[in-house]
Amino acid sequence: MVQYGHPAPTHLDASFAALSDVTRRGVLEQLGRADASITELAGKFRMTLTGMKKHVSVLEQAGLVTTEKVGRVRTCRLGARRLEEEAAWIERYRELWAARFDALDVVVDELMKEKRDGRQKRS
Amino acid sequence: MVQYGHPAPTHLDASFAALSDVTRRGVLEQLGRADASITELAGKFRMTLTGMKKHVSVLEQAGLVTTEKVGRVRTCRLGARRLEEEAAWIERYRELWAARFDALDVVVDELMKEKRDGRQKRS
DNA sequence: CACATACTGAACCATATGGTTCAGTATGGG
DNA sequence: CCCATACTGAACCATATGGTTCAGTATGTG
Repeated sequence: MVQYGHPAPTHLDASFAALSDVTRRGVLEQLGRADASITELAGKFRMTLTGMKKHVSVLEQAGLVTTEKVGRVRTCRLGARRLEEEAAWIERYRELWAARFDALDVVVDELMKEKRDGRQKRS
Repeated sequence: MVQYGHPAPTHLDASFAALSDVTRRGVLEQLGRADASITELAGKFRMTLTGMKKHVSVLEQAGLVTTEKVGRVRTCRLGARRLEEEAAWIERYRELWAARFDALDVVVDELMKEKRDGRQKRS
């Protein structure tokens, strides 16, 4: 049986995991509007500083957010990653999906044609 | 401070989580080429039937795969969800991201203009 | 019937996740 | 100096994840 070897290293695991939490998606949207401190984000999403710090760390690890500490305040802003790989993966999948169902359509067409032509198995 | 209420219910959590595993992404790509049984998938990704069954269940929960058991064999195929919501979320984010950095460009332009015009604060 | 195949479910395991509290440290303001 | 603010890190907790083994059940096949 055909088996797969090691897949190429990618950021997809980390970024999709980062995106799988509604709070973190919210943080990204928020930072898309304005930079924010940990305190501000924690306030908006009703959680402790420590909790928010963890979310920000996850986003930072995934390259989606960068932070900079000036004085007491750590300012968070959108990071360098633009979800290009992620968008590309999803787009490729959507094409696969469409192709797969187009193939099904072909099968259906074949069946319809057979029916119309009156062809049948065994007499 | 402005706080957020309950976010609208969405499939994003489940589907992004499903996509965050390299094996599950592989399964989706595989099913894009041909339907497959649990045994076939387990063989290709070098894991136990039980392990693969769990992955397939996760994908099924997320609506990305549907399965049908005929006789002993459970056949897996791509599900109804085409990652439309997911693609849309990412696309919206990418626009936010671009807008955010365009805004930064404007700031930079302003600074450049001030410098060129010789304008300075205080004297 | 006997046996192999294909899956299923329970139990287990190590680690990760999403949150908290509590006890710091560092910084800014009066 | 004193106090409030802003963050940080460790510890803890419940639950989820990604895998396994083992013991079934159900289904094909000779």
